Amino acid sequence: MRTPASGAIADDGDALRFCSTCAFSSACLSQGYDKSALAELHCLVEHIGPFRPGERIFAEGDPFNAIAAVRAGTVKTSVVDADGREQVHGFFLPGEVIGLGAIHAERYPCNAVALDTVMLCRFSFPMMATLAQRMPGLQGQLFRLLSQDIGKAALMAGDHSADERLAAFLVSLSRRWGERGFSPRRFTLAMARADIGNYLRLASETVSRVLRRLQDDGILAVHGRDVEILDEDRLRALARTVLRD
Amino acid sequence: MRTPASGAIADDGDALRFCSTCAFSSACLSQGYDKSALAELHCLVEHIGPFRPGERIFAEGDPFNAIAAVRAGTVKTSVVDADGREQVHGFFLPGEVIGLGAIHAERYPCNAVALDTVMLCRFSFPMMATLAQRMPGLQGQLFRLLSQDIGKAALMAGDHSADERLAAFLVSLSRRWGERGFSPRRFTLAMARADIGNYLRLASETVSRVLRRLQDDGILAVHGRDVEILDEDRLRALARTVLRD
DNA sequence: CGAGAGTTTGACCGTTTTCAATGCATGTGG
DNA sequence: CCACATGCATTGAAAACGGTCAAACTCTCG
Repeated sequence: MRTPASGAIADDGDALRFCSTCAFSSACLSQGYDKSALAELHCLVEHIGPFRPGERIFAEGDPFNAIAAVRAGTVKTSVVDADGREQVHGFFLPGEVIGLGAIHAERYPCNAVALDTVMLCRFSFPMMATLAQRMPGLQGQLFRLLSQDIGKAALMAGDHSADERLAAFLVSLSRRWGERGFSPRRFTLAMARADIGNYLRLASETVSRVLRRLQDDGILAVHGRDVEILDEDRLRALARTVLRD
Repeated sequence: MRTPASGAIADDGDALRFCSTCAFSSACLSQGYDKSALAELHCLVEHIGPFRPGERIFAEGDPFNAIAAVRAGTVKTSVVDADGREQVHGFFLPGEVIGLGAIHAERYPCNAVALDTVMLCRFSFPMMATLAQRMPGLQGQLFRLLSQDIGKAALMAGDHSADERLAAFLVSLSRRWGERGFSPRRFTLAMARADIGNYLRLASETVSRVLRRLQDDGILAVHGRDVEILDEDRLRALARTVLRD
């Protein structure tokens, strides 16, 4: 991370590689800002973790003070409804930001748990907002991140068949892993079938069945949680109505 | 609007009454700011409309330059998928803000149409962001608005029965009209059954049937688009799992 | 090797959709 | 003023998709 004034980040081996794919990269790595502002941004980053699989990162109702970028691993966010049923809101890969929904009420609106071993970059939000007053680029980046999340939530809200939603889910994961330098062809699902189903509003049995069908059709190869995309075109074709591109 | 420097707003008869229920009220009406900043905020507000029922306000893909608060009427936002099917994203009542999802890509991600006669307060977003650099309260208000919209989208994304979703929809409208000084008991739906169904992922026929059932149970009185809530407790009970409160 | 969680598969069932027809306003032109 | 068209809402009957229940299977981990 380009010799920041603070040593807190420089001593991290893969900092630069991670940071270049992080949602804050343009803010953190920007060349254009005055040195002192950039140093301040780096100062308010705190590396936390590792969180173990199943470990809670924050809980619904916790007072909000920070957003965090996922550094490694996968985070699941969810809420629990009046009847005690879980409702999965999303999965966050390295470089993606959690906690943005908490700004409004100054409380986290959902639970966040680590699905595997998770590392985070924690940013104090009040400090970040103050800094954004002096860094127009940082303010813009925050506006964009928030705006982007509005659209993300709307994506899976649509009315589509089980096949279409699951295909869209896999295409989305494939792209996101690909953008981060991992293979978009082969990846491992960090979450259980039940979590996927819950997120997509399907029974876990339906997830199994659709996965089987896609495998029988030669579109996927599935071994437990390892997925290989064999026919990207047909998978995209299925996902088309959901992802709209 | 408290004798602003610009005459553009002062000449509007119900400005104060509207503004006090608008999402920007704390920013527009705030006492604490220095006068010049407040005057500048008022300068970048532009009153537009009226839009006629069915008239388009912005279209998906249009270059983004402004967000807008609904001043009067109801706005529907929607996208059209690859197969040409409409997908309703939301309905916006007076005081609510449209266009927030456009910041990210600098293009509107959806279509917005007037459902009845609509008036808007248009805010140039670039100018607003610049002003927010000097007005921490305005920056915070924008962050909160954006953050709030993330949660809104997640609400209707859940997996619930037709009765629960429709009940939640009605409770939500009731609250929102109530917060704006209208009756939370009786109100008129600005949108067609097909739009409600599309928004809730139900066939319009199902909307009719559920409405009928709620009426037969003495929970509602429905006459075309006029709705009267007869048993708020039971309606809320139905909506409980969706709205989680 | 056994325990237990997670996954897969099958059979059946129920809610919601689809298709189709009818009803009900509103508006227009003859 | 009436006949008719049009758009929206309602209602009924049948079909489908996905859910639920139950059992077998697989994998990992102590």
